[in-house]
Amino acid sequence: MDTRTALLDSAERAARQRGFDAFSYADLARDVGIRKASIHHHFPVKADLAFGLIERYAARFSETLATIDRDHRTGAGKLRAYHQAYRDALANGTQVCLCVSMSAGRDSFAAPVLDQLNLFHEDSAAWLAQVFEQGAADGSISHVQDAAADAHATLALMEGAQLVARAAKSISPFDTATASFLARLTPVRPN
Amino acid sequence: MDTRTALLDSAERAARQRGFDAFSYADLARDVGIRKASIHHHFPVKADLAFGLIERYAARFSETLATIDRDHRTGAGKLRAYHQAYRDALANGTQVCLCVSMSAGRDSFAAPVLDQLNLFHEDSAAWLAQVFEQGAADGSISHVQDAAADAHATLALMEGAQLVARAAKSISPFDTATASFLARLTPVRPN
DNA sequence: GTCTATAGACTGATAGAC
DNA sequence: GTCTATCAGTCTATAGAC
Repeated sequence: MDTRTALLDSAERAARQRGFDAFSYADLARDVGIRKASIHHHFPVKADLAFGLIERYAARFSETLATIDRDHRTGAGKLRAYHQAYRDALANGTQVCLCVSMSAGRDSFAAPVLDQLNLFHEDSAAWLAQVFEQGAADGSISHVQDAAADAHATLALMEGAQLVARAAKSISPFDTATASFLARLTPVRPN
Repeated sequence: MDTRTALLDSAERAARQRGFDAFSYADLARDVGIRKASIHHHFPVKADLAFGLIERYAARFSETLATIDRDHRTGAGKLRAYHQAYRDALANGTQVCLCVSMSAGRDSFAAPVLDQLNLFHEDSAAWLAQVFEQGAADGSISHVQDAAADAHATLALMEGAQLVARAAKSISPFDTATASFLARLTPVRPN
């Protein structure tokens, strides 16, 4: 495998489990099997690594949303898949998704990283708003009043539920916190 | 002022603005005006400081909830005050509340700290569940189906909304994310 | 309870050979 | 692209005088 990709994989794992500031180039080197000085060839300073992570994550998530759009017809179906993606990322409370990890990190993140992060939030909210509108139209999501507000609330709910669940090292707080959200969605129908 | 209290105040400010792992005893010493070795007299290791912070925070928040119970009659009134407390703590996106800060920290927190944190989450959820039941009974909160689920969702929503707002360094994502929540509450009436 | 002085480990980062 | 060797800086923590 590409060394750069191996480094990103290792860094993402560490960031999601322990936080971006809680792993070092030494940890990465040990994990990937090269010397830490070699990492600087791929990511000269650690901020470059942070940017590489969020950039790859945003691209991957964008694909996930496109896949959801392709695979599900109703608004409720899409929201259920979106919820499942966050639930899977939690891995039973052992890690959070990268955006939560980086939102939670210290404020030392350079402007480019924060810009990417906020762009990701906005893109997610825009997609969600569209889905809520669709769900209101097809009747699969109950009492939608303001799609944009519901979108931002859903994003915050998923991130907050991950945070609480990781502190508890268990999936159950996530499930409890998102139960009311799921209750707004009509039962699944054959696709 | 008590040196111990001054240290806790300084540490809390730093943890909420930059994260618990992002400030050092040297920062604290500079801020409070003593030498860093002296800090170890009050908090021998940094884990003691973490525990002191969360302990004081939980006690203070418990008082806040009691005050809200005293000052507001309806379920909606109490939820509005609860929301306002989280909104105030955000300080225009420059900091998060301590529980978000510590939930977001690396997993290096010792068991006693995590226990306190989870206890705080459970206490908050229990109080919220009671308020949702009250709001369902007095008709001040709309469509309450499962008070416990609504409680955990509210907690996750507040923490997640703070997270997103802090990344954006602005209060507005918090307001957008919580708008639907506030919309469930009947308009304020004289108390 | 606060100080000076220091230990010991770790951090991200650089220079230069291969 | 990876290596060895090394840097200067930071971190938490300790010993012991006052």
